[in-house]
Amino acid sequence: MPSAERPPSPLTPLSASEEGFVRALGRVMMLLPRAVDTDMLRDAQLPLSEYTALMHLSEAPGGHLRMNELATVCNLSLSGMTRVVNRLEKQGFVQRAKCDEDGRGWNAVVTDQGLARLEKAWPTHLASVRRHVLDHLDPEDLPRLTDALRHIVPGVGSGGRDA
Amino acid sequence: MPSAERPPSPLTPLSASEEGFVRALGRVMMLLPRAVDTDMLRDAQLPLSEYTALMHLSEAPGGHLRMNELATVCNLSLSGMTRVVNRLEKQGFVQRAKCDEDGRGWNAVVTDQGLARLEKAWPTHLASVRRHVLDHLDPEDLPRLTDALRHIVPGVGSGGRDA
DNA sequence: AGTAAATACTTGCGTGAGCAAGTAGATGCG
DNA sequence: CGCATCTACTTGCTCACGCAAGTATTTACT
Repeated sequence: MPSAERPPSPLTPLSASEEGFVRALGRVMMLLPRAVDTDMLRDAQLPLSEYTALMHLSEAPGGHLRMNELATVCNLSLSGMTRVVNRLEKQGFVQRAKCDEDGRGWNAVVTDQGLARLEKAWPTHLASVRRHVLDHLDPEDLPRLTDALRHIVPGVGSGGRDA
Repeated sequence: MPSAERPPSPLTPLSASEEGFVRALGRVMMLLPRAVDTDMLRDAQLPLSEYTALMHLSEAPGGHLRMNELATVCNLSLSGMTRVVNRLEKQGFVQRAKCDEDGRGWNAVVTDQGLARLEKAWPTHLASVRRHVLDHLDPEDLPRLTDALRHIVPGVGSGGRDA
């Protein structure tokens, strides 16, 4: 945490560069998610939310994750995750399996069908991300940018994500 | 535009640093807007969407902007903007005024009440943005970060924003 | 063992936003 | 001058999501 440099005065007006950054970030936050989702829908018939869930499940050991964990890695509320998994389940891309060591826990498990779906969809996602984002950035800058974004930690002591 | 360096092969898999960047950005995009909105609602009783509209109107010459322009600067669809302005109008913070030089155009105009409301709310917004974002970043990095974000241009030839 | 509290997940409900279709006014063309 | 087209905005519809409340199961305390 690179704070504690200046005295705690949270109400200093934004400098010009701060202002510029906040607006640029706001623009990306408002427009980029839907742009990628639109690409996914049009070219792969798979919403970004479902793609993301499948992707994380496919990367998890055994292809399964607790609802909780899945929600966290997808940056979704638990109830939102429930619905995404419902949709995926109806399509046969995941199954729910009771958690062995905790009777109230459930695992979402990718099916082979789900993996196949993912396989079919990833080029679209990749192309979208490249076209909207990475094509416009200098690879040299990425580590620094990533580091900066990782320091932005929303939800620390403010409102919060489901119950 | 720092592209045209490598041949047009949009399907190269993501490198590790690209992957990291995309995930970090995804996290911020998913979580930050609601975090700030929650702060605004809790501490200023004014949603971020309405705050943003008032802010842009207050900065515009004459305190008015065409629905069109307002939607653009707020990064909102035109129909979404219609509803935000409806809400603001009901509260007396803006008025609609017919556009002189174009009979089908409407201006959203901030009222004095609206300006007062903005005046009351900006400290909350400022604190939220500082707490969630700027406190965690090195001011030295801001120009570079802003520049990078500005190069990310969503919606170029993909789906798009209302009709 | 038995009850109270915490946890894991789902469901009910409300809200905000985009798309598509509708309306009203402007522009162009014959 | 009249009709077709285009533009600016609004409204109908749908949907995804978060929050709060509900259910089931585990943990903690006595």
